[in-house]
Amino acid sequence: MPDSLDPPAAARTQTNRARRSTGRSVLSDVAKLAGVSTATVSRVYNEPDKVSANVRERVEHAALTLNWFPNAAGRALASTRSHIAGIIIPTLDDRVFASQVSGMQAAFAARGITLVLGCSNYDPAQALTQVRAMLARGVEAMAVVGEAHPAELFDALRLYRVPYAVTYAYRKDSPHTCIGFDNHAAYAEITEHLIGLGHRAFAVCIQPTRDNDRVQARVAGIRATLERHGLAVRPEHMFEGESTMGFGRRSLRTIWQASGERPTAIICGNDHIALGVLREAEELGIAIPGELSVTGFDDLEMAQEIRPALTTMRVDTYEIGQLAAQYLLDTLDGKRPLHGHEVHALFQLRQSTGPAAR
Amino acid sequence: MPDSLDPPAAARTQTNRARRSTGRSVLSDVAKLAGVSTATVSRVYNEPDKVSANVRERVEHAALTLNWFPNAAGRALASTRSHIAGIIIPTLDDRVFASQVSGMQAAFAARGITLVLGCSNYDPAQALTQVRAMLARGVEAMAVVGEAHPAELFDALRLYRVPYAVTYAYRKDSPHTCIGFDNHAAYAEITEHLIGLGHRAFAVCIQPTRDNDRVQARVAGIRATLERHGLAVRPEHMFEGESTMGFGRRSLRTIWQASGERPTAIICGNDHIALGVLREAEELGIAIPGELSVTGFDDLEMAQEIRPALTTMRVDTYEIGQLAAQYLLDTLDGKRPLHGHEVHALFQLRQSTGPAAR
DNA sequence: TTGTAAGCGTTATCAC
DNA sequence: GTGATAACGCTTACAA
Repeated sequence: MPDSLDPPAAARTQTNRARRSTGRSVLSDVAKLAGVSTATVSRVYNEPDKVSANVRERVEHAALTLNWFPNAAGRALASTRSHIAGIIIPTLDDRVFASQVSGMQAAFAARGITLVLGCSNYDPAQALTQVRAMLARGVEAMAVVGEAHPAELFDALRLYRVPYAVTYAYRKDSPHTCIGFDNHAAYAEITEHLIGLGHRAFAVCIQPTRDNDRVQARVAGIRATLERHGLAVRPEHMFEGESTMGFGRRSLRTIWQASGERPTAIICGNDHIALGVLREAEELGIAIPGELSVTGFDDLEMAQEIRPALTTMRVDTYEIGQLAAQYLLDTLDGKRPLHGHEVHALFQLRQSTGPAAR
Repeated sequence: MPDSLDPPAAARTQTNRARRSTGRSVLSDVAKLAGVSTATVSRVYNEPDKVSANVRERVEHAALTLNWFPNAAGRALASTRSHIAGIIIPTLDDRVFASQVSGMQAAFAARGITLVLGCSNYDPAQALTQVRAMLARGVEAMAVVGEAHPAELFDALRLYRVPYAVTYAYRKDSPHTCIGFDNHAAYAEITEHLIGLGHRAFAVCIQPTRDNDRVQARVAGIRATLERHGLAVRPEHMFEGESTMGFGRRSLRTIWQASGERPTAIICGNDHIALGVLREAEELGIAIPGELSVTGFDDLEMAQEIRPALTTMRVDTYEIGQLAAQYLLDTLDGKRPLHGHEVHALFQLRQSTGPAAR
């Protein structure tokens, strides 16, 4: 008779136990085995010093015996803390982003936070989708590379009160917290260097500017600097393409085959492209830096090994990742950290740049 | 009086609402606004065709209005499905692993599964820690690079009935499902190639073998092949070091400075190292391949651009990632997919290898 | 096709 | 210091 009220519940419990066919145990199993309440078990893991040593020991032993550890979903639901953070990068194919992820992951892991990675493939729509998915996962903080994203992306982050940082790029008057370097200034520095060497005719081989504020800033940095000296890049010397040696090689060939005045310096969007230019120059018998100066960006190991060694700039992207994580952790801790953090790109003067040819 | 029973509950609800200070709405809010039950809202997102078009529309509209989307933790808890998969790689610094992650992520994302990444930094203990963390997160499937991991790692995976695959390495008689290529065979092929060219004295410059079954297999492949021809690498011609050009350069210098017979071929653990050897050879005035043959692995873009172009092998690691994801998805779907999948490393014959010098 | 209500595995409030 | 027990946001039998 007493049963008659229970059957459904009993059956259900049965079902659940059955569904979890494995030996997977739950917190209450541990509590039972240790002879304490569930609250106590929870305390052992969340506020250990509020539990007597004796009890703590029993619980830990029971947990070990049952091979139990807390279920993250249950935890997240009850505590309204997911212990998840997210990062959106364009692609893992570029090591500057990969190392940023490493840096963030290391810093977050040290605080028990899992980093979830999303790649946008340079597509704003994908970035938005990824952010939404992360919001659904209850990310507590987010980092996104660059600020060329749909307004909805940042709106969603604000609406859900998720602290975030824009990384890789730094702009003083950005509405976002930025942790990175000033792309505009970096390319201005490169350009000044070349102008200082007497160059007046420039070519630029750079990654696609579309949907990419970092690259846009670089181009703007070049343009503004040249303009200040009454100079400009001729449209036919402006090349946009993938980040490969192949693109660099093709661009230089095109430039050299064209009639008209040749540039005496080529500013490249990164080392891959610059390495391609250097390679093609060798093929075409162009003297570097005698006849042509070339600059890169990123400072790959090959940049200092190739002959002539490549003049380029170096940025510590692993550090950017760590700083971003630190900023976000501080924010979560309720500290009011500085608004953003500028990292500096360091100029590496090598042999691929020299005085302009006559 | 009636109140006297309720206050706690009422206060609690109050507290909870307060805690969620933002406009963050929950499923029941949507249900209320749409004038349906919570079950129906759930169905709209999980079994859409079991809901009439009219109702579905109302719910979707309500969700949009309230800016609601399902909370993953609640979902995971109720459905006992986390929609999370994990991958453990040694490091993101190596693009072969980074692209594997990309491939997996793309394949999983297409099925609504979030990929969580863990880096072991080539440390078995860290790999184990990461796997445990992922288990706590309720990963539904896992991929781990290589099989040189603590037994507890695979035990835990089995205990929790989480389907997994070992990636990057493939070994026919492995106890695990492998998706990758045969490192032993690949290096046997390289070695055969050189032997076929008449080489009899070899040097090897390779990554650390410790805790790394892939590298161990490569060395074993070289050794077994040489042995079959009655040959062996002299201990003083066996170098282990980081995966950099610098290591390649230093190794060659050491070899060339030593007294005693010089090798006529150097087998490198990857292209970075080989590129360093090539660079140092240039510096030392060693003719490649006249005086010395050099091989790499991975086929970086630079391998075909450098002069002489580097003989190496190419593996599609993005594909490995995709295949691994597919295998895991099939397993989750209850299909019984083939046991593992072998991908092939493709030999790229270029100019850095040639007939052995007299 | 839709609603009711129990339960997923934790944490957190309150009382003891 | 410890225990009861109600949430947390969702899914899913089962009933209607």
